[in-house]
Amino acid sequence: AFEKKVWDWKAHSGGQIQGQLKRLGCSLDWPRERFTLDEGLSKAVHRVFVDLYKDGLIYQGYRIINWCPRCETALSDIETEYKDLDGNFWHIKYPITGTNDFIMIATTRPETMLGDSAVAANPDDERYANLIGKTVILPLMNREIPVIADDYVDREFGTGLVKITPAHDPNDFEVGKRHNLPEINVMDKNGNINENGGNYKGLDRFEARKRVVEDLEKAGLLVKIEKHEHSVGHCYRCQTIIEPYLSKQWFVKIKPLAEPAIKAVEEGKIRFVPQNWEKIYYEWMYNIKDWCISRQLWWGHRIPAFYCDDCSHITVSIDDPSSCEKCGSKNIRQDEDVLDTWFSSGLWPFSTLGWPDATPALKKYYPTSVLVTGFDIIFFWVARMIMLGIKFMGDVPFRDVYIHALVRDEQGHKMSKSKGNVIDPIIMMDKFGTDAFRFTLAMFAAQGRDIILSEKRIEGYRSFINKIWNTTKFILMNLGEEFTPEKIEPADLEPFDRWILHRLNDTIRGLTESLEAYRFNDAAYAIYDFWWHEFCDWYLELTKQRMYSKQDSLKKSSATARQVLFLILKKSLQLLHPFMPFITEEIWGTIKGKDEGLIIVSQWPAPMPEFNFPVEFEETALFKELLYKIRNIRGEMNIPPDRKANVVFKTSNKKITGMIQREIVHIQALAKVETVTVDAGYKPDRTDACAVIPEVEIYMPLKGLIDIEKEKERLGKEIARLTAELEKVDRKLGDEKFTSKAPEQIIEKEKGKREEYRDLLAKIEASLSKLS
RNA sequence: GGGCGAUUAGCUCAGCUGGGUCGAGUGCCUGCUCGACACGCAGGAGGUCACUGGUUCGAUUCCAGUAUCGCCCACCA
Repeated sequence: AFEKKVWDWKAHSGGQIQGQLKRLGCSLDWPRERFTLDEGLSKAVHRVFVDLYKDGLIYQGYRIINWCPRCETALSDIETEYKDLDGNFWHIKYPITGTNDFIMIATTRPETMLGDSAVAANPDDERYANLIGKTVILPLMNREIPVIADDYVDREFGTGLVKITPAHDPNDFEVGKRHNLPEINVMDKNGNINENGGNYKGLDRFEARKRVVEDLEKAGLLVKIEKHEHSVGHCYRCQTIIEPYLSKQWFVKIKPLAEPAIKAVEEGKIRFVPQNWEKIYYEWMYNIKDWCISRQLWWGHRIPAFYCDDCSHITVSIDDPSSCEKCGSKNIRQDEDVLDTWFSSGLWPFSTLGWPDATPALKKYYPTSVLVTGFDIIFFWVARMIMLGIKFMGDVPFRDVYIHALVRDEQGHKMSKSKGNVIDPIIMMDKFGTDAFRFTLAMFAAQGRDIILSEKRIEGYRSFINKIWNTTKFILMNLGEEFTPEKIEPADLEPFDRWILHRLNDTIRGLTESLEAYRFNDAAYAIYDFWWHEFCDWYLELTKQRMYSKQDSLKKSSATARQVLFLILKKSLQLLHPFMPFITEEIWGTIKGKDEGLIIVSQWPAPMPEFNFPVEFEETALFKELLYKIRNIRGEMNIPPDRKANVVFKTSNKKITGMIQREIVHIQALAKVETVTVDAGYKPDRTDACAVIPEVEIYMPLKGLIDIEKEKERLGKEIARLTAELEKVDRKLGDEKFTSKAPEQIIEKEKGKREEYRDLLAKIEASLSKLS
């Protein structure tokens, strides 16, 4: 595998593999030449480095890095794992020069005292005010070091005095810079004490710690040892305690790049979805620090900087130089370090399109439309792409940044390889199927919320696949051998055909809008609900009477139903395809026409203007309401299915009457009733079960079958509900503040509700009183 | 220490810019071998929308505070 071309993208793993090999005892002298990088990308990377260097945006400087002495590599902040450890807090006496007095400092890393170059106190701390400017003798090393004053010191913590070791602590490094203190590095890159550590030279850092403590004790300078829990950085690869280590690195001056990148988001050239990530982006960009781009790894893009051994000049160029550009000497060597992987990854939006060449692809696709990514990478990658894109292309690299959810474990923790709390998608897919798993993720993908996966829900959506399969089976079964899809004439459509086509249009519209707004859970739910609870629960059932009928007069209507079923199936499969690619492609393969290709490349459904039927949509809502009421009576009254009941609708509304009479067959079938009558002057019997909706009273004569107590209970429940609602409305309308301040239409709406509730309540109460 | 987010049915979660009886899936109860599907059908129970204030005619929705949980960042001599 090592022989193979190493992609830039794999550079992340470089450090991991390096650490792994080291632990296995492999030689670290792996020939870099064995790894090759994509030439085009290398060219782009060098070009960017050189341009930034010439603009004065790349410089060399020192900083304290987190160093793993075992992997011999620097660790970035995310590669460092902090753990709370029980450590010691050693209190040590430093003699004050020329006196017999001491000051006391406390440290958790006594071995670093070998590199101390000062002791610091807070300038406002009276206890030590008289010491400032004096010197103390650094024990063991017998070096004289100054006592300085610096705000960084916390008076409350420890003894209020801090030893300053600029080469081994980032804060001390800053203090050292402020006070021009020498930076004394006392360790080598393996964590052993070097020649600056006097007698301790050659000792491992922890061995040295032991010896230092012993020697201090012998000298009577160790005052006490306290237990002290503190957080210690560990290498995420090998779990070795990291060592803050002074080193020379290349940096990118970031402010000039960050400013236009902030502006691009402020001006809306780039949009974060969900929007709240913008804030986090700003937060980071405003506080951004210069970017250290040197990495002590083996592979990746080597820094194109060459040091001249003769004149010390640094030659930076796109193509490897053979001599120093200043003195012409051939004694030059390239910087050993490689570039941070994000340096090259940040070029992705344009380097992949052929930049720096002006390729047609670059012209066509830059800027890109959308970047989909996790929030944990906004800073590392997204921000860098924006900065470098603007700098080198003069325009943003993408318009929308969709930040997707993270799947977390049951405790809500982020999954990670090292923690081992990973939910393996392969196992989930084996268990429930890939489509069910994918669909569930979509259903969970509400914006701005992470996902705690629930297997029960995957299981639930797996049932949906079964439903899809059976829907298809039913439709294919009923289409017959000789079926050919035809253009549907709106004039041939029956009311329920119109209703379902209208609903299909709604679904196409809503789902498409949801996708465009990155509301994936809404989109997935739209097709789920349409398919199962409208198409299957209602439309399919409503076609059976027509299709199973032997009557010649229904032949045409039956043929229309088949056309509609087929159309809905096809369009629904397309709508579902992004969420369930496999089953939809499979079914598509069996139903598609000869000239049609795969579903994945088919045209996304668009609303069909000839199929908008608001009238039938309203009618069907009423139809469903009537059926709910009848079924409710049957269910609540425990009327056995073999007991065919009758139903009487009492209404004087002509439209409703017409609708009911037209749909008698369907009411009979779906509500399992024998006779259906509409009678505006119906006088209900005492033993009729009753339900009401606006403008219609529904009666089921039950004769000996009625359980009076049960019916009383049922009506009582309905009365309680309506009474509560009516009270709420009455209270609102009785409130002068509401009637004077609320908008007219809201008041009208409430008044309408009041009338309706009063009417329904009166009718039910009448029925109830008849029972008593 | 700083910042962000969450708290809605037994469980896992929706609920967009304030105004319907707050909805899914699962679980629970009742009844169904009715010619696609029991991974199903029909009906039902179950919510003081964490708590306390505020804004408003009106708050699950907006604001502030409290509590609990989670995430990110920083610090820990």
